[in-house]
Amino acid sequence: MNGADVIIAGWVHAKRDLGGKKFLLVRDKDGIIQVVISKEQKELAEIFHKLTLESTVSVVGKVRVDSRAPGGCEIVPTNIVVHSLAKTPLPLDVSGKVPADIDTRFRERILDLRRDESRAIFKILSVALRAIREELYSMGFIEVFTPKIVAAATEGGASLFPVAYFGREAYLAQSPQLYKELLAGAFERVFEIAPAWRAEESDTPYHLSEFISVDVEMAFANYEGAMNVLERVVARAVKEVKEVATKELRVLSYEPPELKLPIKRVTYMDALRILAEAGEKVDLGEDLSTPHLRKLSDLIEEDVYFIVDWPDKARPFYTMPKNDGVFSESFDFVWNYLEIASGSTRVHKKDLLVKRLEERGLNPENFDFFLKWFDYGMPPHAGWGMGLARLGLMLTGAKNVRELTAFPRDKRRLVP
RNA sequence: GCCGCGGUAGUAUAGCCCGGCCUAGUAUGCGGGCCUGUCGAGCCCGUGACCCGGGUUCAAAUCCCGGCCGCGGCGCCA
Repeated sequence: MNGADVIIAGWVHAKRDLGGKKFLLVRDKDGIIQVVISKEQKELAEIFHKLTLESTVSVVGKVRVDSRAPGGCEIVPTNIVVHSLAKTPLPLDVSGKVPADIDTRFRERILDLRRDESRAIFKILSVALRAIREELYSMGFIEVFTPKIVAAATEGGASLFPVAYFGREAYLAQSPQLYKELLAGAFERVFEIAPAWRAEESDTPYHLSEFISVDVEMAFANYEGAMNVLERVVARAVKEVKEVATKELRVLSYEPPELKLPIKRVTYMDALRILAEAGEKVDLGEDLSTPHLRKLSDLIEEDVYFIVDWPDKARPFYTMPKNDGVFSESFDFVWNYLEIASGSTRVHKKDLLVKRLEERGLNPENFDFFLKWFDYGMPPHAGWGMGLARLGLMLTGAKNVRELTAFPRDKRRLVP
């Protein structure tokens, strides 16, 4: 290595001028290397002088092993090419010496993304994404894509973003739900990793108008099978991140929770009982609020758990009810107090789907594109959907899903 | 949308409670100077800010009212 000819390219991370020696710290995706310019190198000293932080450069030179250099080696340059001179002062300190508010950071997002912590977060997310795909492939799933422009706002619930579609009413898809079910009716095991949109008022660190949803749907399975797949996928993601992204986890001073399979299943009724014993009343059939979940996670002393068998009335029409008529074959996957994924056995009988649509005040005719195929051999099936950024919170220790989103879209942010 | 907290140089903060001693302090950045090895280099000099509008007062960064913006909690949310 010592004496090797190299060309490095990157960003000016820092400059130190000690008079006789000038030190240029150049950062690329893998780290920071020191370039040393001595007094005699007049032309390079001149270039050094006019370089500003975050300018892009290529440095041609030789490697020199030197214990005085950070990391034990440095580059003695023969030439420095300036690709782009950055304006000063920077609107955000990339080196991390001076912190920035989260609002400033998203306004200056590209500079923010050059920070160590930001790069670590996206590296971890990418490692997780690959692990998720590989685990699903290994279980016989194929990756599919469903339409993101959809016809009807007929499902109720979350609000949709309208789009102008050749003079017709159309919307951005809030979920691939119905289409992934249909695809499971052809391919058995499908998954999709794609954006979804919700025009909600939600103003929290866990909601975005545009988010990446990891969706799985599998034929000839019920919610138990879906949970088994989910916990394997999440465990694989955690394992890969711990093994592959050690440097990044160190940058973030974070260790993801250990997952021991099978992950604990707590029924909705048990959750209510546990909360009641702690003096927290929840009416039967109610969804659990964030404060309730915070309390519950403290009480059951598990980082990660499933809440299963939710009241049917708290779940959408395609969810399979239990025979008791009160509960359903459904689950939420929870990390601390945050719902990361949810899923269920789906109804595969057309008459029951029609009945459930009507009970919810929805018009079955609007669902013909979906219901029609239940006349032609729809298999029993189950699946789940997971918020990728929410999983990312668990993997990185970040406090806001925006941290896991390069350019987050929320109620107020439409740029950058 | 509700509740709480906040808005001071490019960035991040101190000052506000208890108005005058603020000609607004500090860090970082930026400009200049010194220094042959720094490692968040150091030292010296300089640069740059009180969100907007109204009010109270002899006097407002500081107190009051309204607005705008932000953060957190909640709500909403297949």
